Parts: sequence; structure tokens; C-alpha cells
Amino acid sequence: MKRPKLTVTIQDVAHAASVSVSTVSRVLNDKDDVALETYEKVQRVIEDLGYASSLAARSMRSRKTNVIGLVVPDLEQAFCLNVVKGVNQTIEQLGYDLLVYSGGNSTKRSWAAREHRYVSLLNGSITDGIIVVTPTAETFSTHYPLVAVDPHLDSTDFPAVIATNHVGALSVMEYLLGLGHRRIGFIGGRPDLQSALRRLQGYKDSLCQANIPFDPNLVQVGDFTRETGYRCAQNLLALPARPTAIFAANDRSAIGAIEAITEIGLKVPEDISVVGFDNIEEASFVNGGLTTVDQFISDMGRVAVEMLVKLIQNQPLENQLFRMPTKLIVRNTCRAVAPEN
Amino acid sequence: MKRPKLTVTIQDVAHAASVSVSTVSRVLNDKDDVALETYEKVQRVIEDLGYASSLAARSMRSRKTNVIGLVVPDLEQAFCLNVVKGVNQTIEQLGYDLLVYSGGNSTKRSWAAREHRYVSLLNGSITDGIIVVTPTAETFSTHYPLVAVDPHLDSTDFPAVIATNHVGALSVMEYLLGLGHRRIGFIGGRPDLQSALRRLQGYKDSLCQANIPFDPNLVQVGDFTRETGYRCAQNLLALPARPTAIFAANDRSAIGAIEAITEIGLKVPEDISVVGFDNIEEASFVNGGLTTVDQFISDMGRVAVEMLVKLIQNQPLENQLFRMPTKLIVRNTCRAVAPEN
DNA sequence: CTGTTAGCGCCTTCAC
DNA sequence: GTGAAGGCGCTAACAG
Repeated sequence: MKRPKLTVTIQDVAHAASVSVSTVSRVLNDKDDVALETYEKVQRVIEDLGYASSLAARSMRSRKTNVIGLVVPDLEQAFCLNVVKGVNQTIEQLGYDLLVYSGGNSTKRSWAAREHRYVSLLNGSITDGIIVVTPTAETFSTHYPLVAVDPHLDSTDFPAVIATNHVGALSVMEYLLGLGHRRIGFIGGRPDLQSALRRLQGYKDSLCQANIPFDPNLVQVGDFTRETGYRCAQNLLALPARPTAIFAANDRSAIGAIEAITEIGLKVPEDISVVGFDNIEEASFVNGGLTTVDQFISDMGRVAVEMLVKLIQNQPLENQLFRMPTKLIVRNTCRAVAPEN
Repeated sequence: MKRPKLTVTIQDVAHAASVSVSTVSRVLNDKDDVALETYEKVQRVIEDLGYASSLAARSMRSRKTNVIGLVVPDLEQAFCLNVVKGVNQTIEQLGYDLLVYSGGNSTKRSWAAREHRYVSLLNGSITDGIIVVTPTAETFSTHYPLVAVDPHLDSTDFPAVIATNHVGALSVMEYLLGLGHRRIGFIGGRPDLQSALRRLQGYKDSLCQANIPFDPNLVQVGDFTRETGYRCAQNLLALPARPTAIFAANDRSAIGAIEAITEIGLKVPEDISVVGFDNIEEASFVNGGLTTVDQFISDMGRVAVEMLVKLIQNQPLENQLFRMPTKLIVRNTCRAVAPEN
């Protein structure tokens, strides 16, 4: 025996309202040519039956779902979370719905596979377009709109909005160098993350450009957490020639660093300058205000959505690549030092 | 003119492999009765064409998608994020895929509507079952498996796993009272959140049970952020009769409170005891270890998935309601005080 | 204004 | 072992 349907379908509604399926469909899609009376009757039945049209069937027929997909590697990274935030806000305004797919903490390899899988699973099927955050896969096999957020710069054959980590790091270094610092410690982030790598590169490039020899001891590898920021700073402080400034690859590391510095009786910025990266909420009130760089992450989400929607609506894109600018936020954790020699 | 199909369908594969659609379907679903040779040929074509079967069509036909939906109000709340984490891990192990729908910061009213909307949009259509985190809506019109995480205790007509906020608060108070504290300040959380309310209720109930009159001045309304924790603590400290202990409704508030206390030259726990709630990562190393209560949030996600999968597979549930236990983690921010009189 | 008809891409009998 | 046909729930023509 066939067990009774669990779903109430458009047919049930049509039946209950004594009209045809297409009439119900018209009501559903707010077509104009339905008699008010019929319209109301159908609406009432829909209410009564608690009917909701099946996304699956709808998308299959009309190739348009009003749903946007978002594929993110890890919601626990602040970066991803902020992108989601921006996307969410924009989506709502634009009248789309959002489906997020997030990998947990998969390995890099397995994530690339799942990323791929999800793009083809969703796009053109349940989703009108997809935004992929920090894609691991080099490319995607979808013929539907896709926008990447912060992909590897060199492997982008789809529209993207990218963070300017390198430029941001440069601006920090320029600032620090301008204040007279020469021994600048660097607390890195997770080496498996592009952003971390690019910030480090910015650090190195600045040094190089300023003709300051690169000292590997001044670079500590962290993982973007406060805790390791603390430990990395301890290592830096234990150096025979202690740095006069520390550039942490993100705010949380910077906060950890400040703790380590304070703990041994030194003061920020009097004794050591500290700069972070990200401009998280806490940054504004740590140690009287942490100098850091804002990269407008949630705006990246917004821009990505805007690009995607244009793509979906077949409108031209001004730029294939949107570079989200970066801004140094000077607060109270840096101080000029007298030149050494 | 009809523009060319963007998707490669099962038909295209069948054609390219010179077999029938049903054969391809068999390969896709790993049916046993396919000649090895045919199987491999089809697989190869699938690879070549980058074919991926349409979720929409598949779900429509087979009423089974292997996708689980998760509806959360706000990913920025630590609670939600941790649930997602637990869900994610479990999902992957169980071979399901996960689709998350998250409201941004909608108002409570509008969220209830969207919540409803999403449940009916997804369930039975694209999703085999749904988990709703801290549902706002009282009930849902779905005939498909649905599990709630931390719903209002009284309005649950579907399976749920609930946090034991009240019990947790009780255990904190028991501990504090046991240490001899009588003037205990409370820093509340967002009054629109059940968890905050229940923790407050636990505070009040404990007081009542211990025959300590409730003093409204000792209760400050915060919003679960470090910043307001800081400000609330300042208010508490400015009281004519300063509390000997502060119970903050979450760890971030507690951390803010410790900052405020330290700032005026007092010490934790020597001068004031502080307890948090949540046991976030930071808690373990703030001020030498924050005493707090762990509620195993990500485990709630895990349990919810397990319940849901049982439901999907038509297996019986041992309990309709799973109460996730709570555990007081005693660290270094509390101290006994001598009885007052 | 409303009903009828024909698929969308896929899976599942049922023949062969 | 494989192909053909029917239908899942819905929308988009086309008739009336």
C-alpha cells in the first residue's frame, strides 16, 4: 500500500479550490490576470492547507529559484563570518534567499572536492548563482553565475572580489617605518591561508624596499589566535635584540601580543608598538585602541552579491575583478622611535 | 531562439555514451546489474562532460536527497556557531550534506516569518529533514522530520534537544553561595534571548531558595558583549554596597567585567569573584582561567543530527526531549569569603 | 479570465 | 543487462 502523501501539492490546492492547477500557479506567481474572487479563494485554500510550493519542482520547471548559494570553507573564521554577514544583508534587500554551505574543518584536499561537489550540486539546480569564499579549487565546472571572494589571485577565470592583504600589509609597514622602526617583528597567521601568506609577503616586500635585511628570527608563525599571538610575542620579546614594533597578522594575535608585552612589565606603545589587522570590534577598545587595518570584509560580501545578481540578470559587469580597498586605522598602540644609529 | 542548455543532463550523458537514460541512472545510483564495461564507459563520459545530476530533479522523483537543512537565526551568536560546528562534523560522518539557512540580524518578528518560510521551502523538497536552532515560531507546518535545538521549553511539539541554562545558573549560584557569597551581582544577556532569561531566572530562584532578598540593583542588563560586560560591572562596582561576586550570563561579559574590576585596582578573585557561562576558548586563559559553565553546545548539534537521522530513517526515538547536561568548570576566578555578620 | 497540454531532469517499473 | 514509458510537482504556452 502506498502510504499517504506527506506533502500537499498544487494539485491538492486546485482540487480543494475547484480550479485548475494552472490557476493556482497563477495565484502563486502573482500573475495579473486572475479574478479577484478566484484569487482570494485560492489564497484561502493555500492558507488552510498550509501549502508551500516545492522548490525542487519549481526550479526544475522555471530555471529560476531566487535562491543564491554561498559556499564557505569554515564559518569559524572571522573572515568568512563577516562575508556571510554582508551577503546576508544584501541578499535580503535584493529579495533573494540564501543557502549557505559550509565545510566544517575539513582538510584542504577534501574541502576542494566538497567545494566542487557543492557548486555542481547547487548551481543551476537549486540556486540561481553561487558565491564561493576563498575557493580552494582552481576552477569550477558550472555554466551558471559564480563569483569568488578572495580567490588565489592568479587562478581566477571567474569574476571575483579580492581582499588587498598585500597592500594592507604594505601600508602598515610604511606607517611603522615612517615612525622610525627598523626592527619590526611579525606574527604570522595560519600558513595554509592565503591571507596570512599575503600579509607576510607584504611585510617582507616592505623590508626589502626599505633596504632592511630580513631577519627570520623576527618572524613567528602563529595561527591567528590570541593564544599563539601571546606565545609568538613571548618569543619575539626573548630575542637578544628585541623588536621595537610588532606587526601581527590579525587583531587577535595582536591582542595576545599586547598581553605578553604587558605581562613582562613593558608598555604599549611606550616601549613597543603593536599593529593588528582586521579591525575587529574588540580592536577599538583594547589598550586604548589598537592600530590596525580595516579591510571591509562584510562589504566584500555585499559587492559579491551585487556582482552575482547582475550576472544572474544578464547585466554587464563593470569589472571582472573588484579590489576591496584597505584602510589603516591609526589608534593608540604605536609610537615613533628615534633612529638607532 | 532558444538559447542552448547550460546544464548537461542525464540525456546528454546517455547520448554520448550510446546507452539509454536508464542505464546512466543505474550507474549513478550504483545499482548492481550493470555490466562492468558499460559502467566504466558511462563513468568516463560523466567525468568528461562534468555531469552532475540535478538535485532538484532527483529530489522530485525519489523523495530523498541526502541533504539536511539547518535553520539558524544568527551565525554571529556563539551559540549558533557552535551548534553549526557540531552539526557539520556529525553530518559529514553520516554521509549527509548540509544546507544552512541563516537570517542576518532580522527583527524577531520578521525572523519568525522567514523561519517558517524556510522550513516549508526546504523540507520535503530539497531536504530530508531540518534542524531549527532556537526557533522563534511556535510551530511548523511540515510533515517531514524536524528537530529543534533549544526551543522554548513549553511550546515543543516536535523532538528537541535543549540547553539546561536554568540548571547551569543554579549550579553557579550554588557554588558561589557555598563559598559564602551573599551579595552577588548579575550581568544579564540580551533580554530577547531565552538563554539569557533562563540564566537570570536561575539566579533569582537560587537567591530565593537561599532566602536572600532580591536586590534589583544587583542585576544589570547587558547584551552578551564584552563591552557591556565592562560597563555593567562598572555600575555594579559603583554601588554603595559592592557585590563580593559577579555572575555574568556569558563569558564575554565576564571578561569585560574582569577588565572593569582590574581597572579600578581590584583583583580577581582576591577582591571579587567572577563566574561566566559558555566556556568559550578564551575562558581557559583569561585571568589565569575563568570559572564558568560548559554546556557542550556543539554536542547539542551532534545530538540533533542523530535524532533527525533516526527520524528520517523511520527509527524510533528514545526521547522526544534531550536535555544536554551542563557542567560547572571551576578555575581561578572565585574565592571563598567569610560570612558577613 | 481559466482550463488543457506539454514537458523540465530524473528514477522506477516493466518489458525485452 | 538494457531500453521504453510513465510520472514526481510545477510552469508556460496555447486554446477556449
